[in-house]
Amino acid sequence: MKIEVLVKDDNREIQNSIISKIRDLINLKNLEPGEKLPSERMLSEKFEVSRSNIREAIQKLEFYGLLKSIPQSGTFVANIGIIALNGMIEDILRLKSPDFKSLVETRILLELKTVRLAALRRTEEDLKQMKATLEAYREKVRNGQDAVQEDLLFHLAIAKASGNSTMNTFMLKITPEIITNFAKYHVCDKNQAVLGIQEHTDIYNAIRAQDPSLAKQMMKQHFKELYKYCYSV
Amino acid sequence: MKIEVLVKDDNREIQNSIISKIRDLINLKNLEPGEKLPSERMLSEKFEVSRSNIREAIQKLEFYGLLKSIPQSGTFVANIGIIALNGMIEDILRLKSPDFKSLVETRILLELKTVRLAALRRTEEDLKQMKATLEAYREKVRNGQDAVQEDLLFHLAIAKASGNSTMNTFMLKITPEIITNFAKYHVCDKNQAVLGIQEHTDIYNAIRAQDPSLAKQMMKQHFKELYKYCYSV
DNA sequence: ACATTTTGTCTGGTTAACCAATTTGGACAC
DNA sequence: GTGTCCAAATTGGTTAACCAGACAAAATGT
Repeated sequence: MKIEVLVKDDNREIQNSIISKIRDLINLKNLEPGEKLPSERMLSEKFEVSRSNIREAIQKLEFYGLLKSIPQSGTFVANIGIIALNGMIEDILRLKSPDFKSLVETRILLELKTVRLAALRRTEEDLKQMKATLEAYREKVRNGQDAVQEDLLFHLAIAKASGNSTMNTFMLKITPEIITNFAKYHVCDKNQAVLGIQEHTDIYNAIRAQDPSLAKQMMKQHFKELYKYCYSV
Repeated sequence: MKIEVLVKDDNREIQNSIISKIRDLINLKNLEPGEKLPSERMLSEKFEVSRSNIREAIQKLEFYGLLKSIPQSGTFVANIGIIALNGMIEDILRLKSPDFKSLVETRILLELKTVRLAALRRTEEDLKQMKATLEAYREKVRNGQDAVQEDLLFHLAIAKASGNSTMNTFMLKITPEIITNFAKYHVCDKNQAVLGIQEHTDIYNAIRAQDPSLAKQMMKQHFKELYKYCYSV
């Protein structure tokens, strides 16, 4: 356990120092947006680190949309201006890894929106998939089995039906961490599971009936316990 | 331009096929959560692709919390259960790249929340940073210069002050794409910039006064035009 | 029989060499 | 002077070989 953390932190430190150096380089050389960064080889030599490390750092900055790597051509600075670039890199360097509370808080926010959008935009195909996950959930609970996974898949189906790919991506990103933490802190119990069947069904029916505000209300009800838990920690 | 798209699609296709194969492998071998995946070398040999491709695919699944690579040990299946795993991989494979509308929609949702949280939780340090970005914005607009970057940095400062690292990460992720698209579609003009000074100041004051609902209201006002634009496309 | 050390075989991480595609710069024909 | 074309240099991507650390089983000493 200790080792894992150490290694991660090490990587993070190296990466962050490389990112800082890249930022300094851009500032020093006054690289305008769209201009080409020195080649990966050049950078690895200049910073005295391996090219893999350079690539990792570039990939991270590419993830946040600050750089753009094009094969057989070079790595380019995004077209967002030098000031925004500096500000964002600063933020990225200082970014903390998310805590449980922030995850739950964000999940609730996202889901109250996706359920509303799903009610407005769901297709017949979406309904079919949601119904399938709902049935799977019901079956598991009826047999007294743990149904956290099915619960989760139902919520992901809603995110998909919302038709908003950004929110869908975000939900996919935070869901496993939520699950893991739920299991760790024993948030769910049997009572909630049985109660969950009715709540899920209510949400599903509201989405099918294309009633966004009812859907949102049902989701809010569904989150009632979680909400209290989140704000009591 | 054409080449860039092609390359990206190629990579995506290879990656997705590898992810599918990994999923099949997990299902076929009935790998329980926490169990070890075959080594990267083994996988690259079995699937007849390079180890780099395997690593990329693993990194993607690691990003979504489905796998966990530990140095000098192996790659492990996350502890979320086989059903959730299959469902999530399915979703990841079918995930579309986000469109502009979904970005704006998500941004508005996030910011209406972060501004509220910022009003509740902001520290003096947060206020200082927000004031700095606000001044920079005001100065640029006063000189008739383009101030999109400063605008953005003010909003990022709010996200930071919200104290929610998950939302902060998400804001960082979507902001550059928003900016790029704004520039492309010429969403902002001079009038909005001048109007923006007052609106930003109002938001800042509400956060300083720790008035969450006023802060949210001011942000809503700030997004009025954007909102209309978003839902008219 | 037990505890300790050794040793052999994993792992993911790192590196350097190689590849195909692209860009570039100048030689050369007009 | 101008346009065209080809070879050389440069690019990010790919590969294969190597590394230090982790782990487990076997060997060894008590």
